[in-house]
Amino acid sequence: MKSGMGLTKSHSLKRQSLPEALADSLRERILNGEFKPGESLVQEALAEEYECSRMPVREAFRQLEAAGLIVTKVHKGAVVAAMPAEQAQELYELRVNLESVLLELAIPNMTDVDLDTSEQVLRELEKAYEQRDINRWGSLNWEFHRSLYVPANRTQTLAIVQGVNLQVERYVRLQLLISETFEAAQKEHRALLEYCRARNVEAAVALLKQHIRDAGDSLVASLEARSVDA
Amino acid sequence: MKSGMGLTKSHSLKRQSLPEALADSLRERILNGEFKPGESLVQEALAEEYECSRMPVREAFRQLEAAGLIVTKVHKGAVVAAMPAEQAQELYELRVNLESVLLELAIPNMTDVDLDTSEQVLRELEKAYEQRDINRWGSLNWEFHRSLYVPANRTQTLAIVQGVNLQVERYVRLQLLISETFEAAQKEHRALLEYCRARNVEAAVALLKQHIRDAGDSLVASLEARSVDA
DNA sequence: AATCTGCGGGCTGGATCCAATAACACGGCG
DNA sequence: CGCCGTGTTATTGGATCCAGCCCGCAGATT
Repeated sequence: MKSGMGLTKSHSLKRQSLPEALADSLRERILNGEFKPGESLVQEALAEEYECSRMPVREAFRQLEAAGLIVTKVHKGAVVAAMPAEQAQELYELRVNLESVLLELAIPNMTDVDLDTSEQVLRELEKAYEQRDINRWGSLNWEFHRSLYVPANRTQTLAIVQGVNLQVERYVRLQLLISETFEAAQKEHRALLEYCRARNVEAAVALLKQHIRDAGDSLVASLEARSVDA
Repeated sequence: MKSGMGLTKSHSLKRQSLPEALADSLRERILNGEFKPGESLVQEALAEEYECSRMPVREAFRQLEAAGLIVTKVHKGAVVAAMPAEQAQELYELRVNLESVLLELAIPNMTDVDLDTSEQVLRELEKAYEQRDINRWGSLNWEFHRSLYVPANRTQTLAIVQGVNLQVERYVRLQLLISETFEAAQKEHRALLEYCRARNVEAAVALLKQHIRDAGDSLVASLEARSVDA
């Protein structure tokens, strides 16, 4: 079970280098909660697990560090980054700001194809919701948001927003199970897409802001609660 | 002249790892224009120049790639990233958005010490301006802006803004020599600091927005002109 | 009994070595 | 004369090897 986890060398189109593939896999495992905040990642162990040398692991670490998912100290190795409530708050404010702009710019540019793509993702998202498949829901959630922003044609901004989303996503996943915002968010997604179809920028952006703020508030509350009993 | 460039092993407090130091040095050289867009960076050559093996260079590349300063392709190496005018435009709009928010949050939090620090940097900046020391002016320019945003206590946002600034800075430097916006920007810096001292958020933010927009427009125009005759 | 110290294991950081790939040039062929 | 195929070379990607640093443990000294 442990060897080759998630790398699926079989259908590898070799579209990406090994360090990138490793980074993807490790990122997913961090988001899944398999590696918890504070836990240290040992190069040797991971190298053996993925059946490669330590070098690709090291390069993958650099990537994850740049994304803020791990922190490394010289001669002390890498640990999964923790996220204080304060930081989560800031990241959610960033999301409100940046994603509002993206959506506002995107809506006038949306083609029917774009809308259909979003619809497709939303269907998958609803399916994952019904099946309570948290991990799949988490990644599709971002995929849905992303699909709405792509028509804005703001690749740099989108990349930054993606980074922010990935950074907070693992906490979102942990918290989804016990949160009623989960259900609300699910409904809001559908409404959001409808506003986009209607080209109602005002309503769509307002809903998006509320959507992100609710998620942020809920997450911050959860983080603060956790930090108290810890 | 070429060996050990900028690493200054002498006073090294070893506060940072070798790859980080390399990344810093390479970043500076890219910003200086020593490595031009499209130019390819060869691991072996740099390794020899810095008198180390290729491995630290490789790790430094990962960092620079994450910052968007270079792009790497598998088995094809690293080249300095180009920046189409369109991309510059987007990054400047990002700056306007994010830096406005930062300044607005920062001003109410500024202490006298903060203001003195900014004043100090501004003095250095003015000195660099008089001496027409472009590289120093470039790095101090960001340092000044940064000093104004620090009191906002938004470390994540600040890190992102720093990344954006570094990405556009090398074009700014190239263009400063021939641009009259250079002089205007210099004066605006002083005015900006005075507005901050007066706690005049409205005026400060408005000026900052104009300041960044002017710089952006000027840069975009210059990039478009360049792309035409190329 | 507690703390300081010296030693050893485990891990990271860096160097070197080998394999794989892509650009390039030369030569053969149409 | 031009185009395509092949071989060579330069350069990257990955593996292995070696040195150096943390940290924990044990023993000694106060």
